[in-house]
This record gives sequence, structure tokens and C-alpha cells, in this order.
Amino acid sequence: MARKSRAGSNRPTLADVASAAGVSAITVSRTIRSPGIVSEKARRKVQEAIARLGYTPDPAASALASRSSSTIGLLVPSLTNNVFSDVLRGVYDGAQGTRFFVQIGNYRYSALEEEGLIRTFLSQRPAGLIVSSMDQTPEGRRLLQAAPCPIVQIMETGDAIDMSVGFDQLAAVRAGARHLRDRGYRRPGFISARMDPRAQRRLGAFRDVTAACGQLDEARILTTPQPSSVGIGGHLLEQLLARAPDTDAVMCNNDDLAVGALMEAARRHIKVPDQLAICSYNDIEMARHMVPALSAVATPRREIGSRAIAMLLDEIGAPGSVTERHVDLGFEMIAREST
Amino acid sequence: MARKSRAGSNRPTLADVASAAGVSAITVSRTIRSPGIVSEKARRKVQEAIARLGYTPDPAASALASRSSSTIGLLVPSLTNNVFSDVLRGVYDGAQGTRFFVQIGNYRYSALEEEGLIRTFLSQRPAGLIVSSMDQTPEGRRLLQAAPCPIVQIMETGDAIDMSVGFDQLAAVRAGARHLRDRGYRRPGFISARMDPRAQRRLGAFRDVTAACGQLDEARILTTPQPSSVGIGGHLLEQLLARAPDTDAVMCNNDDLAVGALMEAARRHIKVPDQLAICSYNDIEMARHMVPALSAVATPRREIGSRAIAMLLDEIGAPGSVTERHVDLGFEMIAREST
DNA sequence: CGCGATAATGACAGCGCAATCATTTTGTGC
DNA sequence: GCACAAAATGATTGCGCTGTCATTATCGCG
Repeated sequence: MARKSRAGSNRPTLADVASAAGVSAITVSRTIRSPGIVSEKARRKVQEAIARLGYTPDPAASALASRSSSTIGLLVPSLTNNVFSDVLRGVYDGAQGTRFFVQIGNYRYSALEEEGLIRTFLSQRPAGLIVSSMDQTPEGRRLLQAAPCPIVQIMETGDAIDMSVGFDQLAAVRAGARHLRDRGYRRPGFISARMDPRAQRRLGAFRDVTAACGQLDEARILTTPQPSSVGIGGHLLEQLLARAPDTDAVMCNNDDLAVGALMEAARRHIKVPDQLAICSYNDIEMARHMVPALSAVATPRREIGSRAIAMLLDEIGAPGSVTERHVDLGFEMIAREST
Repeated sequence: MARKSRAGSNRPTLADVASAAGVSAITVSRTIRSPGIVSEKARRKVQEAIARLGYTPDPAASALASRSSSTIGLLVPSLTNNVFSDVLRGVYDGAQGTRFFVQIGNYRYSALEEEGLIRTFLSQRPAGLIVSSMDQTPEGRRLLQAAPCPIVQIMETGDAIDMSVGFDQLAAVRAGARHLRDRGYRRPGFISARMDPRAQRRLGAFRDVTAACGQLDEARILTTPQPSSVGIGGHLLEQLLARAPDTDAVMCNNDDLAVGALMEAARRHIKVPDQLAICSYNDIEMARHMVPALSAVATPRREIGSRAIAMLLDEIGAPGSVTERHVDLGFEMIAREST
């Protein structure tokens, strides 16, 4: 339990390894970064010396000398939202075992904070960047365009700066809305929290579909700027039913909301799906285990993360080598018991 | 959509700012890092030059020269587990606006992977480290002890290396078990996934309490090495009831499991809490919104994160200044409808 | 006004590695 | 066995910043 002493460490350096192995420093550097161009004999000597001295490279020195760090920046709008924790897992699993570190920046759904983070990340000369939207500020977009590293924009399809991995969010919402219509529901509502630009666009897609079949009723659309949560889902359904008691289906912009709505329905002894259908969005693990099991538009969050990091690593390894630069991973409308 | 050009950037350096401001480089460095010791006049000149040139410091060069980076390492066993996403939020919110970056390492409940990450993180000369347990390998522990930076171990109380923030996990489980007993349940079970050392110890605490009042029955204890999830919670309850159908209460080692158990009970038309009580552990937001609302041992995850980063930043700023080096944040048994 | 004390500033070197280009060694074909 | 190409290795330099210590400006006080 003693306080730590802050003794100066005497870590071995490249030069130490070099003299121990009887080669020059640069040969050591090369055996580490590109073993292929070093002779079998030298490589063995160096590796032996590295192991014996317990050498680990100093990433700061490497970054300074090469003008590029081994950091990969990942910008997300939220750490709470389950959607991004799945993406995160995909990214981390893909970065596992490489020489790259992932550094997360949370811009809390603020484009201004995002711009600041872009600036901060770029000052680190990252090896690559993954950003969670196409909705940067003009300045943020300019910074990304000028960045000397590959960039993957995730979650959506659309006008990407460099590369992108996502799916058509609007088509996904439309699929949910059509599913409700096809199941015979005629008075569908929509609830959403945290109206960031993407949520706004999804609501637009819902309006389009319901308007097209004459079912659009603004009284059934309820949103709040608060962050999404199970509790908020319950509240939103409560308010929706107060305003439009004959609503017979509700499209939820998020799994949290759907679970909250489902619980609120249970509390009010509203039968799901007979009296009220609930359709969820994203389909986190929990959704399928609810009673009744939640129908949902399933989105490939984990795959987005792992594909994004894979593309980035490829492109970092060999710039220009990634030919499929814009990937649409699709989505799936999964009907379960709640509709 | 065009591919990015990889043009060499011509970022301004400290020296550029210095000559633009008519001072020496070191003065610029000081106005950035400790403005207090620079004269008003010089500071204004420098700040003006920084703004005019759009200068941003190069963290790699800084790290190399000062032998300490502005990275704070955060080691967690899982990115999936909601518990850690709350901790993460606390940490990120606390690091917001400082000059430090948080870098997450996920060791996937493997002490060996953790040891590797400790090594990797230390090679970056981090400003500080937050680690999620006291269960390092001997070598991992040695590395931490020798590390030239402050370290906070989180989640538990106990034999910490440098500083710690947590609560008494065993007392927390005992509180849950006693709560069930006090409510009159006599045949309590226990379900747990992912039996890491901490989960093992918590199970031990449950055994202690139930044995003390003659209610211990190993047939009612069910564990699995699989990761925790809502689905697993349902399965575990199913198996538990198959083995010991008269079980009248179940302590769940995690909110996921509790929700899964609750849903499984609903599926089987088992009345909660009349036929079966369910007590959860951690109390994520969702728990209180279930129907029936889940009783839970609430743990201060977010506070652990924010307190840990605060202690770390204090100690980095002024080594030795943190006097309360071992903080117990406590827990709370919250009785709701499910018991 | 002058002395010592303190605050403010600067010169210089070096942190550990990789880019560049020069040099040496090895391999190839006839 | 030789000329040549290709592979392997090395010497030097500098990335951008901060630590150290020396130097200069500023202040308080008798």
C-alpha cells in the first residue's frame, strides 16, 4: 500500500539492442517494422537481443521520427448508447494484436465538440480515423479532407470523405414502418429521444412512408431532446397514448425506447401486439428475449466496427489498396412477437 | 468521394510560434504548460502568435522530450458489460477538457492479456493508469509497482498497489442475500455468468450468508463461463428451476442476468415476487423500469469512474497531493417490486 | 539609490527513433 | 571466374519538444 516511488526508468533503447546484437540501430528498427528485408541471420541475433534486454519500442520516438503515430482515433457521439458499444467491440477486436491503439473521442452529439476532437486527434498524427457520421461542421469536414491519413465514416451510406461502412438508415426505418403497415396496423406512431441529425432523418423517413399510405398523423409523433433510455421510452409512450389513445402501433427509434415502451404497456395492461404493436430499431441482444419478443430492424453494428477497422488497417498498410471504399452492410427487418 | 491525397503537412512548430512572437521557444512551451510563470506581456504575445499560426503542440515530441505522454490508460475486462460502460462514462467525462487522452485496453477477462496490455501501456509512458481489478498476474503486479506513474485500481476495496476507488463487493452481495432472507425467502439460489475471480468471490460471499442461516443448497447455485447476457440469464433460471423447482428466490450476479431471469419467469407464468423473488446486482438504469421493477444492489459505477480519474489527475498534477488514497464509495440495497 | 532576492527568460543539448542516401555484401548468368 | 544487379546494412541527420542550468530583468526595502 506504499506510495509509488517515481524512480527514473532505464529502459533499453534501440541503440542498446543494436550493440548487444552487434548490428546497427537501423537494422534493429527494420527487424521490428519490416522483418522481410532483413537477413535471417541478423534477424535472429536482433530478436534474441530484444528478448534478452526486454526491449519495447518507444511509440513517442517512433511517432516523432516517422511523423505518424500508431493511434487510431474513433469518434463516437455517445458512450452510453448501446449502439456504439457494439461498434466499439468490433473495432477493438479488429485492432487486437496489431501495433495500433484505438483512442476513443466522445463528442456527446455536439458537432462543435466533434470538430474540436478532430483537431485534437489530428494533432496526434493518427494512423487512421473512424468517425461516426457524415454530419461534421464545414470546418470539421475540411479538416478531415486535408488529413494525411485514411478515414472511415461509419453508420450510414452517403457522401463520404474517404471511405465508409454503414447501411441505409432511411431504408431501414422505412422497412420498419412498412412492416407495421403490412401487419395491418393503421394508426402508427413514432417515438424518439435525442434528436441528432440522423434521428431527424429517420423520422423524416417514417413520415414519408406513413404519408404515402395516408396514415401520417403528427399527433402520433413524439420526440424529446433528452438522451435515450428505458425510462424515457416509457414516458414517451405514456404521452403518446395521452395525445392519441387510439394509436395501434409504435415505431421506436432505439431499443432502449422500445423496451421502455413495452414495460409501460405492461404496466397499463395494454396487450402487445393485439392492442399495440411495438417495433424496435437496432436490435440489441436483449430485444429478442423480452416478453413478448420485440420485432426489430436489426442493424449490423458490430460488423460495421470490424469492417471499418479492417479497411483502415488495409489502407494504412498499403495506401490505395482498398478498392471497395464504400460498403453497405444492409439491415434486416426481424418480425417477432411484438408486432 | 475522391481518394485522399497524402500531402506532407507543414504544421507550424514551437519554434515558428517563438519567432513570430519574438520570444524563445522555451517561453512558448511554458505559456502552454504553466502560464503562471510567464509574464503577462509575453503570454499575450505568444497566445496571439499561436492563434494566428493555428499552432497545435505535437504530443509525440512532447512525450519524447518529457519522458511522459498525455495518455491515461484504462484497462477493462470487457467492453460489452454495461458495468464498464458506466465506469467509462465517468472517466471520459472527468478527462474532458484536460490535456489528457484516455486509451482503453480490453483484456477480455484474461489476466494474461491484461499483463500484455500493462506492458504495452507502460511502453507508452502514460501519465497515469486505471485498472479494473486487483487480480493481476504476479508479473503484472510487479510491472505496476515499478511503473513511474500513479495508478488507480477500481471496483473493489482491498490490497491496492497505489490508489483505489471501489466498494466492498462481498458486503454488497451479502446485503442482497440478507435482503432476500429478511423478506422471508428460504430457498435462495444464485446465478452467475463469466466466473472471473471477482464473480467467484461474490459467489463465496453468497455461500457464506446462506450457509450461516442454514439455507445453503449447492443445487441452487448455477454458473457458466459464458459471457453474461439477457439470454444467458433466462437459460440459467430455466436450468436452476429444472434442478431445484422449489427455489423461491434468486440472486443474480448481474443486471443482464436478472432481466433475463425476469423474462424467463414471465414466459413460464411464474409470479414475481410471489412465487419467485429476483434480486439484481449493479442496478443499471433499466432495472428500475422493468415490470415488476427489479430490486437490486446498486453499485456506484459512474462515480467510481469519475472519482478515479479525478484522483489520477490530482496526483499527476502534484505527486503526493492525494491524501485519501483508498476510497470506499459504498453501495445500496434498493428494494423494489421483484422481492 | 543600491543591494540582495526573486521572477522571468534564454541557450543548449538530447529524448529514441526513422528517413535518406551511401556503402558493402551476396547472388546471378554466362 | 567475372561483371553486374540486387539485397542487406550502416552513418548521419533531424523530427519537435522539454530539462537543465545560466543569465537577465524586476522588485522590495533600508
